[in-house]
Amino acid sequence: MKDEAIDEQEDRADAMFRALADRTRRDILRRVLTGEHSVSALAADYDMSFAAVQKHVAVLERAGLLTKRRHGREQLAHGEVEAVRSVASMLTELEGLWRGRIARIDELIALDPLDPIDPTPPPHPKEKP
Amino acid sequence: MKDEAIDEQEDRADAMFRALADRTRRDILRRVLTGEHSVSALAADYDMSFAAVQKHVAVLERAGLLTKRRHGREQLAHGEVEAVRSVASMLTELEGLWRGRIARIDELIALDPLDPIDPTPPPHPKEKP
DNA sequence: TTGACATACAACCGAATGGTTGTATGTTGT
DNA sequence: ACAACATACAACCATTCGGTTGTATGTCAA
Repeated sequence: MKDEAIDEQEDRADAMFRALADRTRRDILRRVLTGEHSVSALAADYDMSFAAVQKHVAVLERAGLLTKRRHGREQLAHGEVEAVRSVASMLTELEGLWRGRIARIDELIALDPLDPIDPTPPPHPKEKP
Repeated sequence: MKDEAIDEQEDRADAMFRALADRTRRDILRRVLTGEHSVSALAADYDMSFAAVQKHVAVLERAGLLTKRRHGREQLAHGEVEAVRSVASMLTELEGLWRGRIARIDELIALDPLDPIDPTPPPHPKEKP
């Protein structure tokens, strides 16, 4: 994979995690995942200005977690479940790395059955006291 | 559940998502999930000061995504896979809301069989191979 | 056409973030 | 005891963030 593509992927990840790192936005996302809501319908339930909520919606939209559809003078927002899944899969990947650590330890033990100690992988030189 | 408990939960979610919303921290988390690393070992691989990396590690630690263990003069950091899983489960919950939306639409149709619409696809016909 | 509504966006402000350098404290090896 | 190392933390700075108010544009209804 090309480096710029990796950067893009990381940019997307930044945007999505950042968008999720605010409870108002998580709440909005919950609501638009259960069904379409206009921006003002969403804004009605929060103790802040319409503009503030509109900006939150824009953040979610830029992160790809939500899209909008025009309906008359309203913009109906709905959650993008595929984007949510893609975030979830990043975390699954992290879990996979952890699982791989176990496998690596097993491998080490298998390769050198004489060494009975130290589950720590060897980035650091180990001293024998 | 008590309101303060909900707030605490949301505070934790804020901290975890925010901690994940930085590519350097995600990279550090990947590394400490595959095995223990001292803070300076981690810092060696990034083009920023040691103090900056140390702060990133502190952010991950405050979010509960990483814990440290003293070993001599070093602090060995390792990833907390349970915390990663808890974030993943929040996203799974969001997905569940979306799935519930379909059920709700079905229910409406059942109540009013005259309504001919619903372009919404069923849960997901095809998964990536 | 006009007025009310829905949305978008700019300008501004205080607080938080991500980086820097510098300093303090504990640990180790000689 | 001491020099070098590993870590922590404070102070500072530029930028971003989350909120505000105000203004502009588009759409509907009468």
